[in-house]
Amino acid sequence: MKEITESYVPVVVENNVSEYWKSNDTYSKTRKLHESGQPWLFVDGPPYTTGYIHLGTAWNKILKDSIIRYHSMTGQHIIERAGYDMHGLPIEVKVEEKLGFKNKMDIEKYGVAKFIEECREFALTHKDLMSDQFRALGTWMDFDDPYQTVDKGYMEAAWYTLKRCDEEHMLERGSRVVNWCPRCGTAIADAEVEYWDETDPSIFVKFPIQGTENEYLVIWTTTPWTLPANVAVAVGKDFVYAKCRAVKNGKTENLWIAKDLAEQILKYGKYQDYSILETKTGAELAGTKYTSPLAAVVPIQEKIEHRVVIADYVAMENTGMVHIAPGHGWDDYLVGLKENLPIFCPVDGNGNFTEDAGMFAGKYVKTPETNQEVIDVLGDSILAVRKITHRYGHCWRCKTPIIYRATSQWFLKAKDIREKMLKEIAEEVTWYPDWAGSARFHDWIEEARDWCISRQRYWGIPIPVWVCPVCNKYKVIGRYTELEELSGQKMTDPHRPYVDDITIPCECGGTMKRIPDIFDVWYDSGIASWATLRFPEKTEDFAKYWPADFILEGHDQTRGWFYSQLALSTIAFGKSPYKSVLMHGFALDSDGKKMSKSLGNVIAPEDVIKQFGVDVMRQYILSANAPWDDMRFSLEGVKTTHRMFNVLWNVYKFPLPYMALDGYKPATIDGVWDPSVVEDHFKDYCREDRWLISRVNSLAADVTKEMEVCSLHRATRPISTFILDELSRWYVQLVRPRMWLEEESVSKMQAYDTMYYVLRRLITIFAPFAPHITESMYQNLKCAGDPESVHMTDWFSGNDSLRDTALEEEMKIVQEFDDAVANARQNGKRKGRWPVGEIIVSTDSPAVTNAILVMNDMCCDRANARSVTVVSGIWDKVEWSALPVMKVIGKQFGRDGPKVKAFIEEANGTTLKSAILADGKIVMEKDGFAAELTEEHMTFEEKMPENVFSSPIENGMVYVDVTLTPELESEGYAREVIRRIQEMRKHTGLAVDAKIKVEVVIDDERIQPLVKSQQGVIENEVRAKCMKIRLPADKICGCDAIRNAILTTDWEIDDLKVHISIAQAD
RNA sequence: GGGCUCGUAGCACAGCUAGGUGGUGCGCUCGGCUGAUAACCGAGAGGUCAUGAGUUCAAAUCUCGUCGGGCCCA
Repeated sequence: MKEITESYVPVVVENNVSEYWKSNDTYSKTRKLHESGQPWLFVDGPPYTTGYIHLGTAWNKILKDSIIRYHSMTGQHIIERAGYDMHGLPIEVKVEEKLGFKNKMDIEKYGVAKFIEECREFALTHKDLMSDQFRALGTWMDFDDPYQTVDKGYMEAAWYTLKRCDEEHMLERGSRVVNWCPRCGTAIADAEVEYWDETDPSIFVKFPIQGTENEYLVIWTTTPWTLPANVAVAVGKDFVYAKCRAVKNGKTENLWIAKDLAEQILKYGKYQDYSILETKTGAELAGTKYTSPLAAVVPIQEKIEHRVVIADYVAMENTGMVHIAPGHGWDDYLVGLKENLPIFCPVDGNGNFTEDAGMFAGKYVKTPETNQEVIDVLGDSILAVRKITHRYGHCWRCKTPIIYRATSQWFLKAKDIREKMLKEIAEEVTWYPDWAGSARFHDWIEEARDWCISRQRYWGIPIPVWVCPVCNKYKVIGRYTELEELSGQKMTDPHRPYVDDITIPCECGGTMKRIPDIFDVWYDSGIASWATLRFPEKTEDFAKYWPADFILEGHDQTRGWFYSQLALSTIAFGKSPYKSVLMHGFALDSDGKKMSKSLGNVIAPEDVIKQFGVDVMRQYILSANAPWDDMRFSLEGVKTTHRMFNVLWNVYKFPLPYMALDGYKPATIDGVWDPSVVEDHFKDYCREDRWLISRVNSLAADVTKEMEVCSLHRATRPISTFILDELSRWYVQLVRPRMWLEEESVSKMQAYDTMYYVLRRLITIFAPFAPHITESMYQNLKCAGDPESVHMTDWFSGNDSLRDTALEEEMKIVQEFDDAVANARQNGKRKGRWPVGEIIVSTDSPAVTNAILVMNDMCCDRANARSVTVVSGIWDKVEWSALPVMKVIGKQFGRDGPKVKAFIEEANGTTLKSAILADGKIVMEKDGFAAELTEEHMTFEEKMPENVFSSPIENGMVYVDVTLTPELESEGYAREVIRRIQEMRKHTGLAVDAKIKVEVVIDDERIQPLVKSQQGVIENEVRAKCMKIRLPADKICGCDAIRNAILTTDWEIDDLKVHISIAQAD
């Protein structure tokens, strides 16, 4: 152990520690250390390789790292790898931007192979950037060999899994309406749709009813461009519709509109008058045939038999009649299936109308112009055109408004396994917090739809399905070797376009080609729990370790990774891939708003680290709130945490010079620290030592308990409290005089042993959260044979035999007493430096009495009092007033409670108190109500005599008599002088043990002799070889303190002028 | 619009399961301490417990509604 002179500079401490870890390969050694332990598989939720981490990502990794470090220290064999999600549209979009591409045609022209290589390059370099940032957080995960979704082996796991899905008959090819991004030219998942407000036309259109003159159904839509695909109109079965005879500019029309909505709609249409001719329910209206007003310009519309159908989702709003285009909406599609309507979608993958759309062919659908053109063509068929602002979906990567298209896609039949998934998460998975699983995830799964896993893009895992164009048979390939055998071709890279060239001969004589689709990226990460174990390439680890013991992600992953993993695992392996899940919140700014670049409220983790260090940020983030609540990040909070670290550093620094001076060595066996010496002699230690040892053992037990339930906030907060309140503010203050003892003493050695023991225990339980500062302290404190890193030491969960709860209670009382004295002194304007004569503690509590008595010396010391005395019951110098205890009164007297309350408040407190003390009760009577009251019905507050100041403790009252006597006064002044001389010593930079000469000139004839009477005490305290305390008129000192003064200062102690000179003694 | 969740002092959080005079830390103001010292400690001020209703003698706490934030869904 060596003395530490530097103050706490996080960057320096942390750089040294990471250098140490790096050069000693500490991370790998730590993992190896527990290889024979209980296996504990952790799967890292792979961040997407954007290249930059934000506060939320940092929080995520910090939680993971702390939990992993904890489990490692408890001796478990940690199996983990960092992971990265590296395929998908976001990267494609970035590369497209870089290359200036507008759509898929540009990619095809550029060459898919070249494009893929650009994507790969982007993913790999950004992955490395992120690994550096994660390492800077102190994260210990395998960043040298992370699992990567672009790896050949990883991709094979995706293939294998799909084959398993197919074997379970859960893979389906089908036509569905999907979210479609017309710019990216691909289906996108529900999860990839981002909603925000857009203004669209809101139009009301008249559809002529067949076989009538001048009679129309009035429908409403916000997407005029879907009208060329209209095939039906849906109505509510029980809604009442009215045939309105409406008049506008002398012309009349018969319009069908939901009865209750008609008036409003006709107002929109600027009709001057209307009357209702007849009404029909939706059920009666069903089957009505009509024609499309676009039939003339969209020829195919002529052939469609349009009719009214019933749908239960129709709402009583707008016209109560809904335009149905099964090719352009999920609900429409379902109605279409049910009613056997044609599924008609005249829009291609790039969002342009096809030839089927007649005069609109070739136009891009999602523009205001196209909408307007449809409206123009509709002409007189338009009843009204309005505007609406509503939430509209967009591609979350390129921000293009999405459209809905009926297309042929590949699906996993997730709906069919809902029950199984619900059972798994309820019975096989532990959730932190519980509602993450039982409520939130449960509700999501209950509504699970079939999962569309195909995407019409390039940078992703190619779907391993080969289809024969002749007989339409398909084959799912699970392994690369299988493909090579069946095709007779060598596969180099499983990515597009390389794999697309490989063909398989079909039984029918045709040639099977791979479908051009790739996987949804959610599928990529969904297989992480076995792909990270290199399954199926290697099977051993999978058999041994899977399913994962623990995963942890943000609450947005309910629909994301928690789900994609569960769905794939349930299909492929029939069970949940994880056994416990911690769901964490989002990092918000201090106003509770989402951090976003556009709001300019983003706090970058690296800025916080630069200023305060990563340990401080970790501890702040972990203790700020429960992991599962959203976090409002506050720099003030970080600063406060930084102060705590500074205090810890100071506490650690404090005993080292003394220990070094005395050559203190903790007890060891074979060079390994041996705490049993402390444990065995525990009973001989003095009270404060035993107390601190007990407290750190209690703390360890508490931290352990909270870690077991992932309550990291409840684990980290008590550590801060311990360091600040118990170790620094209490123990160090108490023990300081013992450390200063110059001679050999048992008491001093016990103080060293206690301090050493407590610091060792403390850094062990603090190590998972603040890995650097604890390592730095450990490196200095450890004994020769100890493990080479604090992270390789065993977790400490507290030793019950060292916990003395009675003593902890006693000390709590003394601390309370201490606070109360400080409070009372302040009320009495008597500074702590000035001794007081008498302190009285009045109490009925045997615990308080006992504590003050057994620790009377400590109480006197702390209070700077001549004596501290306990009186039982009330102190006779005090008067009282009574306060009602409503908790008891309410329960007992119910409605009469207020009368009892009033009686007590109005009575004379001192009379009440003595009556109760004498008889144990008092009988009250008020407003004709009588009752017997005892001490449980009231509490008492006191009124003070002269010169006495009081402050309450939990079970009593502390009275401080601040009356001065000449003796007390002289001691007070002496201490004032001592402290000023000490400050001068320090100011001049004198060595701690240097001798000095002093002259003190006191400009008060009454006080000068008071101080002089303490000359010996002062000389001793300030290490003065020679000292003169004089009045201004007296002769100056003969020892030259003035002429050779190194410092002379004029002080004012309250109103007293004091002139002090010091000189160095030879 | 629906599910889950959060709303307590200027700021960040406890308290809510089991109803009985609203707590802690930071900040602010005032004071103290002084060989841990570019630190540290104490006190004071500061709150219609988001809001409205209900249950109850009594609600921050239980129930229902409303408003606002977050995530997810439609």
